[in-house]
Amino acid sequence: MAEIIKAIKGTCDVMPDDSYKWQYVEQTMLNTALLYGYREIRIPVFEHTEVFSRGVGDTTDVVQKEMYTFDDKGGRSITLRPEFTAGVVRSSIENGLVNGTLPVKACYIGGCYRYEKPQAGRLREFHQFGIECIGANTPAADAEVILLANQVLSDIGIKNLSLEINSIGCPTCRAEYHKALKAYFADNSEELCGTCKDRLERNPMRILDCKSPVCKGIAEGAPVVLDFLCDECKEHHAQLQAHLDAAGLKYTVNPQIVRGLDYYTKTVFEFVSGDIGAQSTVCGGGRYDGLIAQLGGPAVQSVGFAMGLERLMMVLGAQNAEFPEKATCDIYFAPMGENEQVFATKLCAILRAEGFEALSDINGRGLRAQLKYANKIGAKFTCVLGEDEVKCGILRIKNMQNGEETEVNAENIVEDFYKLINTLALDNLTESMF
RNA sequence: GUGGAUGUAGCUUAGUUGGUUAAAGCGCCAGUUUGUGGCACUGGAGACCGUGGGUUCGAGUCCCAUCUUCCACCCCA
Repeated sequence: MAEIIKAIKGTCDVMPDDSYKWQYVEQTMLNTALLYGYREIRIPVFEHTEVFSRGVGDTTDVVQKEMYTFDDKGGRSITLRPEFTAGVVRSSIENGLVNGTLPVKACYIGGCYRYEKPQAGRLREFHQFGIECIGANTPAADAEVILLANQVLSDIGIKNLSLEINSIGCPTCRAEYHKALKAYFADNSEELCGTCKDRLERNPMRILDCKSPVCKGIAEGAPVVLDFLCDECKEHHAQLQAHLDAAGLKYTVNPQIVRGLDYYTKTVFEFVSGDIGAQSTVCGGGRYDGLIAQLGGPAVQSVGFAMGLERLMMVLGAQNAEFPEKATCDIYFAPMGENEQVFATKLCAILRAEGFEALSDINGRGLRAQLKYANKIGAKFTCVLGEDEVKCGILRIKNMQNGEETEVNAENIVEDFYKLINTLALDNLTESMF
């Protein structure tokens, strides 16, 4: 296959036969978010590079080695968004939302870009659905956000996820914790694996999560974040759990959850699936109390989450989840000649105005081939148009499921076609009852 | 960025120890007496064998490089 007709590495196409699944998932997400007061925000795909380097954090992998950054023709440093939160916050500050009625509740769907090595559940262009609750600092806000994530996931039909929560504290108590961790691991630093030696300086909490048996063993006796939380963070964490318990949502506290973005504070959480390989986090989020001020806004606190759509589609696929039926052609007109083709165009126009998917031949095929085509695209009804039909205006509409034909006056096509379609709906209904 | 696997029509694959014009099934297109689809039959189109080098009289087959895809590490959604 020629190079030029290959999609860029780490990107993929959603074909017309599959897009209905994406549309269903996305629509469900937006609808569920609305129940919690979240309305869609649409922001640019690219921002000034600084939005991310200051927002997401200079020291993170995402910013250091994964961003698509380039200078535009005006000499500005531009970056394709690697995530949404920083951009949504920027937009909320710029448009004055953070100075208006709080909380700002916004949700989004769109592509994100990270220059990573592709593997199962990881692409260079991937899509996220997420929400931001800006200007609410209570544990109740965290709980509402987590409950919303949970409902979205269950509404789209995902099963068997586990929810894990943790608190990584505020900057003050986290600094204490880092100090204690470094001190602990420094004693064993020689035995740690290569990557963990790196992590010791950059992000010691990551060592807790290492897969190497040696590091795991050492990590077992390491200090735990939760013991280092200040009173306020401790109380926040406890209250969040009280809310989740009250709502009957199951979770486990996993002190090893660490988010790789700098802006997180206090609550962090993940929904994890066991069905899709190594990249198993399907939704990740948490509180980011310092980000708005960090980007030049007022000192308001926020929570949010993001979900990876490709990963969710993988889980749905692995679980053989059901989707609503794909829409197919309502009626296909098979004209036998040029005159009839014009008549078909007219009939199609009339029915399309009523919202029906009405098609006719645009390839100049013979009758037999046309009906084969109608069959292949799953047309519910067909109607052959010859000289007689055009002359007398009496159409014979054929039900493609049972072969029955019904005579319909072209004058009454709209009214009569509604009736025909309804009989089909009734048939399916009675079928599904038995 | 590191490691392992992979690559032959749109899809799934066959292709002997290197040897004529690269094969099949599915799919696609057309037809089986110009008024009826699914089944069947007949015919057709479609492959620079991932790409570039090398070895050889001769490479889809062997060697090297490179790219893609897949999987894992890292990191994250």
